[in-house]
Amino acid sequence: MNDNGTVPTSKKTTPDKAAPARRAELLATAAQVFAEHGYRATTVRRIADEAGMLAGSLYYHFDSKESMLDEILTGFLDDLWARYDAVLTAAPGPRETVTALVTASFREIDRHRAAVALYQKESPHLAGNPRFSYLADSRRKFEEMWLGVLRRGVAGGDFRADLDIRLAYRFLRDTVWVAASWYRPGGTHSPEEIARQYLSMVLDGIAPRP
Amino acid sequence: MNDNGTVPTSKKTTPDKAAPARRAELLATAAQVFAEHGYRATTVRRIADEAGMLAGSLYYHFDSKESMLDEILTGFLDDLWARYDAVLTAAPGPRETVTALVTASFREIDRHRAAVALYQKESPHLAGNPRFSYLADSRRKFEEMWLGVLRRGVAGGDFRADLDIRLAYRFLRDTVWVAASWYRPGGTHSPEEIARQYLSMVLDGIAPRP
Amino acid sequence: MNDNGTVPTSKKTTPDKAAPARRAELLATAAQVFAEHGYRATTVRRIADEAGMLAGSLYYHFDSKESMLDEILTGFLDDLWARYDAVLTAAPGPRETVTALVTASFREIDRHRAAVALYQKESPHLAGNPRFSYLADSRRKFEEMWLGVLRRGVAGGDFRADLDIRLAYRFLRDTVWVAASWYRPGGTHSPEEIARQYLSMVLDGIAPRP
Amino acid sequence: MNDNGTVPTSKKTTPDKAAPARRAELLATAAQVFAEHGYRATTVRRIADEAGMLAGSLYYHFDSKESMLDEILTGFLDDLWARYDAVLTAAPGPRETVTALVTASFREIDRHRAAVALYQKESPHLAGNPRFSYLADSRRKFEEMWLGVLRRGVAGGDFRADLDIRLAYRFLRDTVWVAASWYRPGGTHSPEEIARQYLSMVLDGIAPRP
DNA sequence: TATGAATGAGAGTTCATTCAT
DNA sequence: GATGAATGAACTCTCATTCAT
Repeated sequence: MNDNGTVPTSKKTTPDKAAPARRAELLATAAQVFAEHGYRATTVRRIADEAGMLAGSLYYHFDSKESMLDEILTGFLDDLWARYDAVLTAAPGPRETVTALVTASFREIDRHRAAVALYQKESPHLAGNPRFSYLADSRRKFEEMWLGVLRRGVAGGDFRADLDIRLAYRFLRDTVWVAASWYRPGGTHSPEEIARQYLSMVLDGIAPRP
Repeated sequence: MNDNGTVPTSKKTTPDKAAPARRAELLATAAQVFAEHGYRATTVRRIADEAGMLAGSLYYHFDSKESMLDEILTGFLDDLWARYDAVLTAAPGPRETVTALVTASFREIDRHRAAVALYQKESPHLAGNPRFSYLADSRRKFEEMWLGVLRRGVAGGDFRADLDIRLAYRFLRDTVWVAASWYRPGGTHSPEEIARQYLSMVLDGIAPRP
Repeated sequence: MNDNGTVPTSKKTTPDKAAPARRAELLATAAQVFAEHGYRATTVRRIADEAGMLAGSLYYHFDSKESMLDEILTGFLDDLWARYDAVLTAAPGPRETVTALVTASFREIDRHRAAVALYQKESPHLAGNPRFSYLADSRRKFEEMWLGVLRRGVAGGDFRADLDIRLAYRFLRDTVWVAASWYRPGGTHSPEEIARQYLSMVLDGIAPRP
Repeated sequence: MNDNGTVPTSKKTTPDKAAPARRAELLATAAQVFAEHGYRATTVRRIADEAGMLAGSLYYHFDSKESMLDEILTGFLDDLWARYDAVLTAAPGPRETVTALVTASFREIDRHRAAVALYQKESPHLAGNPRFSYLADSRRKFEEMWLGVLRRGVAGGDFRADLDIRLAYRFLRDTVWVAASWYRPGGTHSPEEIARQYLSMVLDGIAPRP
């Protein structure tokens, strides 16, 4: 969203260059607490505690609690779409595209676990807020992407002809993202491994193939 | 004014049934609002507005906001387990059991949509609260039930031998219940129809079988 | 305050004749609860519970919580002054007057324990309320009565000449009435016995006389 | 801004002492209002008004209204028992002990008037609350202390042989402490003067000695 | 950069009171 | 006489936010 700090003369109240490391740290802390307790239930004081400072001090770094949430979500979505776009640009066949997208998604869950969980939980409530209109935009883009892949897959015989496309879309979408609620980075399964297993279930089912 | 039920056409033969009806109405309203905005973000005033009364009036019927949540969740879980237990008592083969459980689940989503959505969203935060310890109990029972069915299915050849049981359990669990977030009763698909489609994807995959 | 029901045609909402027994019962209950928990801390519902009815039902008998308090206090004060006036009319010597007044007071504590405790605790807060102006009146009358007796006693040599009259008045007043906070009717000491012991301490001191 | 106490004339050498001072101020204010209107009847807004701040601001300094009450009472009792213990350690004869204890009590009324009045009024209601169990403890210790002194006094001939010890204890206890309800610091009588007069009445009675 | 103290807008809850039945 | 349901004002407490230092 910001094409890198090439304009050092800008004089924003909120320093975007002064201590980016501290900002990132604080955002990571905030994301974790938000994810664990929910955005509303999380007090700004709790975040500050976790960061070893007082509540008021956070306002030197951020305009508001909402702007923290905003930054966390945009950070995640920018990253996610960069990966998705790379996959779509390569444009392999439908089955390979699904595989690549699901794998990319699990990698994002691995990198941005808290943000993903947060996104899952808060996204619906935030829909009406103009500041978060990009969430609806992303959702739309996401839906188009998946519906397109599924439609092409059915047309080309990669996927079953009797598939209810919209239902299958929801099935895929939910199935992948809820994983953020139980996934813990550094566990026994790597994101790629989980992706592989999920894909095998989704593509071929849990019943044995003849 | 009514000298006991001598007039069977009277609308309220048993006046002591009137109160529970009002309670149920209010709980339904509360569940909807909770599900839409989240438990924390929902004010007791909002529920009262929706019910056409003042905030304080709710306290004639309920002890607290929390006790409303409690009643909503127990109402749903009691109902759910009655159905599950019926299925488990019948004890058909693993594939039929999965089919029956998933179908029962979608029927519950149909009957208790708000409660299910609420359960999905709030259950994790409520874990630590002793009052809601039954949530953890239910979760445990649920997990045992599914792991058992899957294990038996793999052993008997009903399910693929290479299945990661725990992963498959999570996959099934999440896949079914998140549907509550988008399902709207009275839509184009009946719960049974959705269950059928989900089961076909879960059991046989989205890729065509040879 | 009401010279007995000689006007049966009166049509008050609050029936003063209909069921005087029930009223008295309810007032006794209210007085007890008020005395135990304090007027403010006592909910109208608590009184109703104790009386075996619902909160709203009390309003058939009384206009308000405050009017219950009012009736309790006037009932006590009317009774008290009837006794005091009898003593003052007899007008014996100062030492005998003190004896008679203190004995009468302990008898009132015995008969109206709850009302006395209530009076002790709430009287100061009620001072500003016009409805309870009779409390200040009573207090004034009370003070004059005691100061008069003490003054006469000092002048006549019945009491010590070096007595600080105002201090002695407060000493006597408080000493007697706080007993309501621990006195329980039906205990080992009769009111007369307690009065006798108190008088012996007050008049002659706890140190032995030569 | 102040590089440690190099400037002894600075008004706040130890900035960490500033906060306790504010707390003490606020507690004094709260105690006064509590004493005047009663704990229950006192709103937190009233205290805040009196302190020149908003109700919510009090919660920066205190956890709850109850914790203010708690601090006020413990502050008083700690102080009181320090004095009493000093008297008991010196352990003079019974008559001198009574004199010392009563004098100490009046001094405490002088220093903690509001707290004493509060203690008198609220102590009974607080008995059941575990947080205030120290009130019952103090009461017990207090009773033992007085009963002991009186018993020794009677045994040694310092007090009348016909004294009902328990009754005399209550008499002394109440007599002294109710004074808090009318005592105003800075009046015509010093605490020591009031103590002297009270003692003369209690020890030798109001009737003249032969 | 961070603190300490305060603000002000609500939140959940309580309770005396009303009133149709 | 009493009930059940509701009102509405007030209460304690929470929390995002501000700002002088």
